[in-house]
Amino acid sequence: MNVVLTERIKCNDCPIRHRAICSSCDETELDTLEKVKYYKSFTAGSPIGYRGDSLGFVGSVVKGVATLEKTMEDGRTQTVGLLLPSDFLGRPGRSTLDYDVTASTDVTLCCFERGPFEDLVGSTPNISSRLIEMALDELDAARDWMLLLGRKTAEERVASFIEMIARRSHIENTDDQPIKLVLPLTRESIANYLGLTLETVSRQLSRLKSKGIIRFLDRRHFEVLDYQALHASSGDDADGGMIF
Amino acid sequence: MNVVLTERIKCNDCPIRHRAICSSCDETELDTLEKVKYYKSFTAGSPIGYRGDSLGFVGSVVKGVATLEKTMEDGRTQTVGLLLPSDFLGRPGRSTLDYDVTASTDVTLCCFERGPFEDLVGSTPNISSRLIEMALDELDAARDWMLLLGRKTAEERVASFIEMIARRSHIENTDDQPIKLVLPLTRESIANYLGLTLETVSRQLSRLKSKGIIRFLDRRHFEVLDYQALHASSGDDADGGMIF
DNA sequence: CGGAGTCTTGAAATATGTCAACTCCCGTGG
DNA sequence: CCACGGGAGTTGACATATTTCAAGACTCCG
Repeated sequence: MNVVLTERIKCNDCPIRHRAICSSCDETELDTLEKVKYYKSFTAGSPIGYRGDSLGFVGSVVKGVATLEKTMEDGRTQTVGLLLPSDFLGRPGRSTLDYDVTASTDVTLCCFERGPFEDLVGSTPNISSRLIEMALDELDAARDWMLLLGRKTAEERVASFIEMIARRSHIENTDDQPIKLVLPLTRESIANYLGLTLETVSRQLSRLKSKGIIRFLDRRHFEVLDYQALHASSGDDADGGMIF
Repeated sequence: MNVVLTERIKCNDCPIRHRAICSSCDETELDTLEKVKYYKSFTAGSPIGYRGDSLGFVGSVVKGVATLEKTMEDGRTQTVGLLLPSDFLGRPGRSTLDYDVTASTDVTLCCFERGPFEDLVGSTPNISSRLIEMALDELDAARDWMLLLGRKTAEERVASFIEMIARRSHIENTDDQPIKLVLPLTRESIANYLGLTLETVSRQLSRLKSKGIIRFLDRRHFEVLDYQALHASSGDDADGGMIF
């Protein structure tokens, strides 16, 4: 019931065409992918796979947000990855998951069967090199997150998270109007991502609000009123992660 | 003065031949690598490169231990990676470092010039696939560390660290004798790796000692007396990471 | 309109950090 | 060879950020 097979989009019309695993492919290679790809959709909150499961496919997030999380025996859980549109799910060469994968919002994946995909990686340098690049980018992101988890204060963590959401929302800020942004996770999920409790996340969001840095439209929608102050609160270098 | 060029070892005699980036190479490919490789050595404590530096080479750790660390403006630092023998340093496709790299012990690297190496990656599937595999392994390790940094207690962190050192020391434990192990980092470096202070690390090591789980021979050398209790203290699943 | 999930806010508890004193080593130079 | 000095590590007392526990408010949806 959670999994729905969606109708096809042509690769050339695909919103993630230029950022995903296929971004370096030429027309011929795209045709090959087009023939073997298929879509899967998951409703918000439903599991995509559990730790230890063998996942028969790999694929790209086309729409929505999924989390990768590790849970300890006593229930403590840590989110170890956030998959946003264009991010890749699955590890060539190993089919068993090392973490739980959950759809945080409604999610659509563009999937490939594992076997054929691994063959393609072997025979298509434009795919294998993009795969290396994406894996190394994820590694960089994971390392930035290690700094956050190991050394940042609660306020810095929450500010960093908001800043990342704003950055990855890929919005043109042509005029000076603040833009309506979406928080794709519950407070609890944010807490699991930031290594905090949900109460602390809530308090720090209130703090950013009372400082006039962000404004909430409702619980899931907000605007950034002061990007500079937000960045200053994140603990990152003065210039390091500027968005505009 | 810190950098020393060492005499050559033949690839077939190389201690990391079967675990490093070259592990899937055949004899012909190895010959190619043999021709372009060269060694660099660094003395304990010396920098291999700083964040923002452009590193002209990539390479494997042959001997010793190096750390990758990120430092914030106010001095808080987090170690985001530990390079042990066979681990790979450098990212094809980008030459600037995103973290400081430091030799924790005396280190010997087996290096390749960046340009030629990138060509090799493009033309040698046995290297590019091994590179993908190693990048994904590192990503897995980084994600395990995220769980540690985000959710584990000080005791669990220190126990996990000791367990990792024991596991990666690659020692055959044929009889039941405890084995002499080396702590390749100072208390401060361990603290930076674990997201703790050096005082907390010291206290937790004393705690493991007083529980009879480990025993110190001197400050840098120790034995694990009770692997099961060590694992139980690490917070990982009952079976998850057993060593023997 | 009710109920359940989600979120906010407050008060108290606690794990870890901070500050400080002291010890232990190890290498150096007299 | 010994004394010295300094870095590294240990341990204690106190401070504090974040968690834990608890109560209540908001919102969406039946």
